[in-house]
Amino acid sequence: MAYDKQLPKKSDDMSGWYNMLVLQAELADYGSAKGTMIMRPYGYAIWELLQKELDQAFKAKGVSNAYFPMFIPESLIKREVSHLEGFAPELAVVTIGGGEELQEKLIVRPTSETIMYEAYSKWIKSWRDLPVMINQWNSAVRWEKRTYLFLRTTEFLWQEGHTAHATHEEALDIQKWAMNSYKNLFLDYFALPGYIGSKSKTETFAGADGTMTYETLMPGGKALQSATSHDLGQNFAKAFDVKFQSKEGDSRFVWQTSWGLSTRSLGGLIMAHGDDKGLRLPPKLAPVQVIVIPVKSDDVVTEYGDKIVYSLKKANIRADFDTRDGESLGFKINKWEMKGVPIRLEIGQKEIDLRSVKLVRRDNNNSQIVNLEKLSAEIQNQLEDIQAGLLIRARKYLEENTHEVSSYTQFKEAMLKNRGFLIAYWCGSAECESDIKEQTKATTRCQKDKGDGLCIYCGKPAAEQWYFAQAY
RNA sequence: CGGGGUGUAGCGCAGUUGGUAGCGCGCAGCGUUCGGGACGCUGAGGUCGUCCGUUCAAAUCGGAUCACCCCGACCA
Repeated sequence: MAYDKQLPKKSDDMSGWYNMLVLQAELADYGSAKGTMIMRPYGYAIWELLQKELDQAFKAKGVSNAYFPMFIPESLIKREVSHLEGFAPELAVVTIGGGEELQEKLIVRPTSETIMYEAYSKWIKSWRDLPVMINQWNSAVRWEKRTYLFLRTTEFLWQEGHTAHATHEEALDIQKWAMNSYKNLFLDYFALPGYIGSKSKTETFAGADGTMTYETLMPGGKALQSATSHDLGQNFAKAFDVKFQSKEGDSRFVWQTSWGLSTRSLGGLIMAHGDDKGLRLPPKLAPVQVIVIPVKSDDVVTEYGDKIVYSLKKANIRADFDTRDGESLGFKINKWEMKGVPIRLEIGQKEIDLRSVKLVRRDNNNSQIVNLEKLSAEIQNQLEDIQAGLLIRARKYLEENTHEVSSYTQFKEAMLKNRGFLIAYWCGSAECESDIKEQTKATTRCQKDKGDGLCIYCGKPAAEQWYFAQAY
């Protein structure tokens, strides 16, 4: 294993820190094709933990999993015009199959609305068929010009949920429910607070009437769009002829939603909680919650460690024992600190004599001697405390870096300095929005409140407050 | 797509006026160590990104090409 290089300091060189950390902590590696990413077992295990949680929430709501093909005939994706226009620049297109030029090009899905709703139109006949609520765990491909491990890769993993309903109200409920599921996941598992609200027209998903977003704040003061939930209205229903016969007997288009969360969220997790020593994983998403490290490798210590790991696993704690030889204590400690394991237990002769372990927390480096009898219970407590502490810290950061501004001068200054989220009135015009973006790199992230004020840019009356930030 | 950079061992790099490839880390074996990135000895590992050219001779000079990384514009 290559832990030979010192990580750059997070505060000195965020992107150097981030890239090296992802590689050295063995979360991911670069794929052979440009912009692609290999998720290594340690990184994938985090994804699996979050996946399990989200999947349960979906199923509890009555959403079923299914799988749709990755190839979309070109004619299909062309049916919804604004959808096509939004995605056209970043499509991967297959033109040759089996050595022959294809009659019709195939698009590698950038998202699955079109291929799914073509099927929905066949399946949905009656109001009795509704709602249809299907999710899929898959990958999608978007040919981004500039990629970044986890945050923006050519192919990324995600889930995409797609529902069809008899009424708009029902669809809107699901759109909100999905966003709420993401919120719960981010708060309880990621320990990442964020702002939820509607996107502006220019930031709305291509083909949707409305988009809700979960916006988190990364170190360096940039916002990360972490999950989205769309109100598709009847746009796709009309393009794909998804109709049902109502109780009253007339023919109606369905109302649809789609919502997704991608591996990008892991990028946010890494960046938000990590420190100069490496990752700091929230316990609920840590593949290894407790690492047992022998101070010295001999048979007595090994036997002692095995017993401890066994008892922790029985208590449903994800524990592991680092018995790899040839690595000194200090090396092992640094390794597991970098991998972000929330708690480490050091064991040696001292601990064996006292039937105890030395417990050290990754988040604050506090250590204590804990008796074996109390170990599982103590660890459970500490894990909960670490989980809660990370959330508190992240919330504090979010709050301290969210400011209401009342003049454009203030706005520009803030964007040059600490960035973060700025709350400001905006009149809603796309011109103001794009001017602001051009001048400050900040975009509208989501709507905050209704109110009465003046547009931060043009000074005309504005009825809404918005969150602005520079985005990843 | 614009700007910058880099291609030599798994990783990071050195290689002078051209003379046939080296260092550190990592890796393998053995031994000594072991309470915050240990040490010794031995060893494995390379068509120097690719192609064309100049030359008695090219990692080194010239040309072309490909790939990747970073920074912008675009974006989950």
